[in-house]
Amino acid sequence: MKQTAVRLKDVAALAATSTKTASRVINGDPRVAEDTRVRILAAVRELGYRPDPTARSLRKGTDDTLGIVVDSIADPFFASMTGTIERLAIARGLRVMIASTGRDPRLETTVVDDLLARRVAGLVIAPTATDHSHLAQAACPVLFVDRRPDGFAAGETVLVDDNGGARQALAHLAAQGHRRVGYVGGKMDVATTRNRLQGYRDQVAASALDADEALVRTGCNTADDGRSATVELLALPEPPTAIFSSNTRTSLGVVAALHACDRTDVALVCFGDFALADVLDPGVTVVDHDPEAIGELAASTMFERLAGKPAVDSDRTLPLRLIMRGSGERRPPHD
Amino acid sequence: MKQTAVRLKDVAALAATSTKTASRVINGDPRVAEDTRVRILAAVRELGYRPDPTARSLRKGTDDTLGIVVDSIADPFFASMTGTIERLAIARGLRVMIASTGRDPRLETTVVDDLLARRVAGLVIAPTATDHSHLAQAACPVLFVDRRPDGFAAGETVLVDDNGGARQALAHLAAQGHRRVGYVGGKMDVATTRNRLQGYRDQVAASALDADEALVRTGCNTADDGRSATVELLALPEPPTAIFSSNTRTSLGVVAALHACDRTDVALVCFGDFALADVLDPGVTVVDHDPEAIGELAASTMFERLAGKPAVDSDRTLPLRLIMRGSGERRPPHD
DNA sequence: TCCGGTCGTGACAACGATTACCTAGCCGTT
DNA sequence: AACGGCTAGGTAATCGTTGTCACGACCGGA
Repeated sequence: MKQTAVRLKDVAALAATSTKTASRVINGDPRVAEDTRVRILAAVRELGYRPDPTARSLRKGTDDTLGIVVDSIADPFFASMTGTIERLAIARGLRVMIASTGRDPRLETTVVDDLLARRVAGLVIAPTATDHSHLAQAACPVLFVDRRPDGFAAGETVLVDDNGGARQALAHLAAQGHRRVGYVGGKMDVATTRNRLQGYRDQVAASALDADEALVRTGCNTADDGRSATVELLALPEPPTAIFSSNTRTSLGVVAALHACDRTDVALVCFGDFALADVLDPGVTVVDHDPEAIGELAASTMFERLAGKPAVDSDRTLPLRLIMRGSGERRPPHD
Repeated sequence: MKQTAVRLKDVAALAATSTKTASRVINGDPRVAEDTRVRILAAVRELGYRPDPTARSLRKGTDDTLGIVVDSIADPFFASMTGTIERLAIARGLRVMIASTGRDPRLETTVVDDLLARRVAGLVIAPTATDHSHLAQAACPVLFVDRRPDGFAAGETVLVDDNGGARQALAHLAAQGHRRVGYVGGKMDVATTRNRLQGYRDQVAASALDADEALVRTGCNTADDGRSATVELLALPEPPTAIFSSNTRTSLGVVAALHACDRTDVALVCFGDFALADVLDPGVTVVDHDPEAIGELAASTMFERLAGKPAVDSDRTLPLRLIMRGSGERRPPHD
């Protein structure tokens, strides 16, 4: 009935020794006589013993599992990043538990507390909650990705240069001669969104573009939201001649709307690359923040922490690069 | 230091009662006097007590966590399906642990055993391993999705009609007048691939199309593989006038290749819908197997099992429908 | 009044592993 | 010869929670 009816004491009994000695062998304690060790290992193999991770975790207070918390597993960016971290973790013999918060900040605390209660070895979090002070007491290394946590200055963070990326996109559009650039982005309670919007505004000011709040659409959580926002922007009395989309979810909607309305003359730069962006006509110009590279950096950073290396204070920021494919190089009509 | 220094006995002490009674309140046992319950709940709130899932799991032998095992988190199909299951599970107060096998059949056994050792309440598996007999002894409900498991006839399965979907796609292409249809698909050690290829062959025979093995390309794991396979197909002495792509990963490659080679005159039907398929020119005709619908069916089936309802013997198969968007309605040149 | 039956409660063991602490033997030294 | 130090191994406590069982109080019926 049970998957593992074999317990340590069964192994010990078969090897004619005590559970303690068997435990020593399992955990690689050198203070065991060679023949005893051999007997116990033979018993382990014969019975197919596998230690119970729950009991071990309860007693030791640690676990060999890495916890990952992201907004949504279905988001292509997080799916790719998470997949990369998991692959690397498994290669190092770590287990991985992935949990998503459905972009609900309240759920984040619940999910994170649950993982901590399970004594994960380390925690990788894409933070959405507004307060992360409770993590200051976490018994394991915590690494933030994609966004800097609020209310928790000490956290080591792997992030992308949201502000700079947005500025880069806007500067590019300004260089093509655009004066009115629409912004389509996510909810303002997410730091990523705020930083990208700030970058947009910074560059709008720097390039002396039209600073019209009617051009700014935030709060778009889904592709459908992005679609609606785009349609609204195009219907303005003074519509934008270019659009900056702040994340992949909205990008999919903006692209769909521009094609559906047959308005691919409107220039477009998206934050984050996505599948088929290069296949569309015109190809979609993106500011690329490679999710796999972020995953790799996050994983290697976490492994350093787990190995006991102390955290560095500074953020680890990944470089962004503009990939020009055509949509961002469209010029405004009156040009 | 510890996240939860608060234990049940602290709560009990504050409420001036025993741990057992406190435990009763936590677990909703009705046999507790009202004022005692109130005192304990007050203590729980005051101390911020949260039960230790590890200890609870060890003692009870069960956990309120649902385990999900899929090939790859980064695969859009699994990402979407998994996200749906997780969302529904969380809504029911279940935790979710997601693990992926990186499409490595050997890893599947390891990952599954680990989840079982953690006493998950239920297990949803997209099987890749060749032998699932060890799951017959699992102490929790096991539900397979997307593929029927090998060597484990008893498993309840939520799947899509792979064979029928492929036949539907081929019949559609045949109806447009195509005689030579290329096949681009994944590795043959995955049942899904085998079934879809069989459906392709069945319909090739039924519609009296060219049964040329040179038209069949399997073993494509990535979009890049799909791209290469497509280029090879187009370079054949007698190239296909239409292509059937067997999964989303390959589809992304096939689409990219057709656009890159400027060969969108070649008809295309893909198994599985994907983002932007409707935005491309031509829109990509797909046999849709809605990953969210599969996730919903899997979740509701699993919830029934968890509630104690016995499993039904038969598979639960989701209907597929052809979504015509243009690429599948291209006619062969000599038509 | 006596008795069986609930109700509320608590003491204690148990889940399966690890760890603190202790014992017994063996060696070499003084 | 006695002692300290080392090695191999065992006993029992422990992690935090829940199941078993027993107990006293109270209630209604005979």
